[in-house]
Amino acid sequence: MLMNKDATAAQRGYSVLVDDPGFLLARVNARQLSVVGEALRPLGLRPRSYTILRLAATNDPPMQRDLAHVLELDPSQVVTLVDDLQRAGLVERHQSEIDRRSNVIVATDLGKARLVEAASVVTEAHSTVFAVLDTAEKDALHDALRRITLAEWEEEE
Amino acid sequence: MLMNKDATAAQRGYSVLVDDPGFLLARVNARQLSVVGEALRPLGLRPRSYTILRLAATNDPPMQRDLAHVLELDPSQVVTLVDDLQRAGLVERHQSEIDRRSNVIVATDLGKARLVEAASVVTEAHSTVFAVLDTAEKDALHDALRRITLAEWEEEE
DNA sequence: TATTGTTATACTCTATAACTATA
DNA sequence: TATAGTTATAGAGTATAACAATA
Repeated sequence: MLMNKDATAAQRGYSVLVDDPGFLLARVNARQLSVVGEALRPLGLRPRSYTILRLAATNDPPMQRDLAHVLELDPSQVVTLVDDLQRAGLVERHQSEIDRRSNVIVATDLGKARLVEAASVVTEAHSTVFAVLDTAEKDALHDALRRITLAEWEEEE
Repeated sequence: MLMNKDATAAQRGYSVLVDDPGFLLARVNARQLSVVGEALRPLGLRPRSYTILRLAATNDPPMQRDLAHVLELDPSQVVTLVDDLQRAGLVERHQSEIDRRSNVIVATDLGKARLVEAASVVTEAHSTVFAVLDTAEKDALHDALRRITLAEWEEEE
């Protein structure tokens, strides 16, 4: 059907895009990155530094090599991200005891405190992005994404 | 080579990441972009040019301004994308009859033929990415992403 | 000889401002 | 005055190669 120029995106021919799961995935992810990034900015974090901080605050903190692997980044990019977190006093580089080439990235107390705030605003950002879904649908979406990712990780070996 | 001296990603502390829908969304999208991009490369297309070509092949072909809007790109970026498609003979710029400033982007016959091939390889790429989901789960995922996107589009007005 | 982290560099993508031709 | 398309440019992000220290 032909529409005037004020027709909405959904009403116009853009319906072909809505049939493309790849387009939708890219679109929703862009929105998520934007909303989460905006929420984290006042805390001096970005989506990636937030992820690194989360890992650094666990009982089994990662080495830089691990970060490059899970974030699918080049090791040289991890250097910059860890530099920024370290400069902000949120993480420290500890030389590994078993391999002196390796840095273990551990969160400081300040980093752990910051992480608590960050996790809160990120959760709120997610609920904004997924607001149109009910709880069961949110869980199903989360579960589907998790299984795709886990399957991919298992393939790597 | 990826040896087994370390536990797998899923077995280690990375489980905290798997609880983050934003991380998973970014991860799955990166994988999708990579697989789709690889599949489209032999056809001289990239994910974004493919989207533009799809819209250009509809009965209600878009103006560049529309492309910038749905792809959430700056108009200046659309110029380059349309330039490439036009140079490849897949689309043409037609001056709008109602506003001579505007270009309507329409697919050529070659473009429509290329689109048929492209749609095929993209569909196959998607089934690779979503392989771990059964049909009902794929549909549910697609539906959730569609509703999030449509809701966002409706908010814009 | 291979790997971890690092530096340097080039390339791509994105964001911004200014210009033109139309409206 | 405002808008569609274009151009130019600077910034962020990404990819690649080389290097030192260590294994």
